[in-house]
Amino acid sequence: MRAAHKAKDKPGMPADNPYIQSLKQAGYRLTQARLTVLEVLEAEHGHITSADVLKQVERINPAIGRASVFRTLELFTQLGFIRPTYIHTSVTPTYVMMHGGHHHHVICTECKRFFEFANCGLDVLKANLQRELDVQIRGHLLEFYGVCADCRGPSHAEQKA
Amino acid sequence: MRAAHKAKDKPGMPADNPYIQSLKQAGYRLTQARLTVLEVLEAEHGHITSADVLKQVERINPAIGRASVFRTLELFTQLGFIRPTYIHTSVTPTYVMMHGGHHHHVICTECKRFFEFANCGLDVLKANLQRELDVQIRGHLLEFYGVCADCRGPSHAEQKA
DNA sequence: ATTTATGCAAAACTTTTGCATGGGA
DNA sequence: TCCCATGCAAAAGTTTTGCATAAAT
Repeated sequence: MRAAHKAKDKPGMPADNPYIQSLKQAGYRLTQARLTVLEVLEAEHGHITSADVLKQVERINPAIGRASVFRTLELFTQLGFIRPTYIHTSVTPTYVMMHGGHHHHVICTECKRFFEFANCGLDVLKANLQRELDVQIRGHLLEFYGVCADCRGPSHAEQKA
Repeated sequence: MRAAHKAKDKPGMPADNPYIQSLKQAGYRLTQARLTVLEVLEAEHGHITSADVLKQVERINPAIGRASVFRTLELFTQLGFIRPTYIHTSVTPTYVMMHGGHHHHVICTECKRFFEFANCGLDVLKANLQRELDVQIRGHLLEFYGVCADCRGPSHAEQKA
C-alpha cells in the first residue's frame, strides 16, 4: 500500500501534522528521511534512542542512510521538536518529544521505565524567570528521578519480579 | 571553614564534603581518581562536559587514566551526584551537579550560556507524583530553553530591566 | 531549473573492556 | 592482608564528513 497517486500524500502521516507544518514554515523541505524519522518518533510516543530510530528507519525504508537520520535528529532538536536526554547512561541519547515545547516525566533509575505527566504548574516560575533573567523562554524539560513500586520489590523485598 | 590537617586530607577538598561522605557511606573507596574528578566538578561549578573533565583531570594528575574518569563519572551519576545532560547537541554530555538531589537552570539555545536558579517550587508536584505513581522520588532536573537578551540583539532588547 | 538534502563509506571521536597490578580500608 | 579500583591500550560503538547525485519546491 503506497499512496503515490498524489505526490503529497504520505502513509500514516496527516498533512496537518504540526511538526510538518513547522518544518515547512521554517523553510525546510519535506523529505523521505525527515518524514520517516518523524513517523518513527511518533510511533514510539516520543521516547526512543538514536540507535532505535536508526533501526526502525532502516526497517521502514532501507534506502535512507544513517547520516540522514542523524542530520534529521539534529534538525528536529534545533527546531525544538525533540530533545536528547540521558535515560540510560549509555552512549546513545534518548530523544523525547517536546509536545507544545515542553516535556515532563518520572524515570525509574532502576528499570528505566518512565511515566509521563501533563501538569507541571511551571507557568508562574517561567514568567518570573523570563522577567528576572530577561530570557525569552521557549520550552522546558522536567525530569524526576526515583524508584518505582516494582523495583522497590513486591513486598519491599530485594527480589525482582 | 577548613578543618584539614590530618594525613588523609587532600588539597582543596574538605573532609566534610557531602559527596565524599556519601561515597564512603555507600561503601566505595576514596581514590585519587574519584577525588580529582570531584575536585574538577566542583571547580567548574558543576557544569562541565566529559571531554573537559578528561582534560582537567589529565592536567591535575596525568597518572589518572581516562577509563577511570569515565568509570567515576558513571559512579557519580549512579550515586546521584551528577547528571549527564545535552547542552550542546554534540556527542559529549555535559554533567551538572545535583545539589541536594536537584538542579535547575535556564539555557540559552543560541550561546549555550546557562543561568542556574534555586527555587523551583516543585515540592507539591513531587509529593503528588510520588503518591499517584507510587514512585519514590529522589531528585529532579528542570531545564528551561530560551534565548537570552544578548542573543536577541542589543537594540532588539525589550524595555525590561 | 534551482538548490537543498541525501546516500555512501570512511574518518573522527567518545566510551568501554579485559587483565595484571597498585593502593585503600 | 584483602580485594576494590586503577591504568593501559585496544576494541567497540556512535556520530560526523566530503562529495557526487537525487529530489523537493
